[in-house]
Amino acid sequence: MKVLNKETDYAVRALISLGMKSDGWVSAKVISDEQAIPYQFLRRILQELIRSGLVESKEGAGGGVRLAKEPGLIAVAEVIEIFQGKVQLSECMFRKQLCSNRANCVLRHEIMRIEKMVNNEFSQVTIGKLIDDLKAVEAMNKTRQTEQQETV
Amino acid sequence: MKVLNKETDYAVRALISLGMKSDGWVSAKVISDEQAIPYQFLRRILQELIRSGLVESKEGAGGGVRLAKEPGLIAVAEVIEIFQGKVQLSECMFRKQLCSNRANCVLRHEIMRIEKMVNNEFSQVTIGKLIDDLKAVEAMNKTRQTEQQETV
DNA sequence: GATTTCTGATACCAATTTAGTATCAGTTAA
DNA sequence: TTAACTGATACTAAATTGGTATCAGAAATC
Repeated sequence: MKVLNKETDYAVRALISLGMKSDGWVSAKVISDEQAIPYQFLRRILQELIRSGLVESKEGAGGGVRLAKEPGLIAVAEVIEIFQGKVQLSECMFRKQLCSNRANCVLRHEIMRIEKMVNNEFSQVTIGKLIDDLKAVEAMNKTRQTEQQETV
Repeated sequence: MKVLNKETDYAVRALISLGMKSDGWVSAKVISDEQAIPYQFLRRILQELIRSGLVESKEGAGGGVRLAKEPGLIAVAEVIEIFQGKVQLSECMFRKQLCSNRANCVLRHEIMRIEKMVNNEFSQVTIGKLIDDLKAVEAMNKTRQTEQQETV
């Protein structure tokens, strides 16, 4: 059971890349290199993020993309929704008329609960938070390296 | 983002059907009719459930399938795992060497947390629990009907 | 103004997955 | 012996996934 597909995964990584550069426009090429994301695929993903308003762009030489909101205001839940739609269980239970059979609706009930939980969690994980985590990890690694050098 | 696929969905429904019949062997045909699941598809699903040990079968006329465990001991998490594998995020983060890029691992960290939560929840939803819920709903509907008849 | 560097839009593609069908062999009860 | 079953497995169409390619147009720069 795969939770995130490549589009969402790459999108989040691209957003992290953008969030870590506070200055100016960043080209798809740069992000593609940085995050090892296939260029054309990334292009399409960025265009989607632009259409969704998470990112803004500038055409032409020297142009590129940048975040349209503060990293702390971009939740992973939004990204998932853009590329994979709202979290939902077996679709037969949502669309169309409610399932003819009641056992189904019982399952539906339980899973809607879990679904909300998941959504809630992913709403609290923002690009900003991920960047903070990332910086914390990097700082820790640096300290560790320094300590090792000192003991050598 | 679809959480459960048809196989899992049908499997759970079939298990509910079986759990509600305490007596003897039930044929795939009966379950198929009861739950409106395509017969041949259900057959394959049942065979998988048998191989996985959740269900046992008896061949020949008068044969069929039945639960191999108490409904309360069959968690939806098991069923998901059989048909969709373990809950996991973007696979690149699990298999192969840990991702070259660190931002990735940060996302991975957050999502493993959510992943565990989801697994935990689905482990607590058993076929027995679903059947109890179902019976409660049915009882409530019956009471409501009686009340309406009384006021007529 | 030509060239280079960029995005916008969109069409295409192969591989995989999903959901479902079909068939044949073998078992058992009546 | 025949009807009602499961076991095993092969097949298929359609959708999805992950990725590629192309062409047009915008802006900075030479």
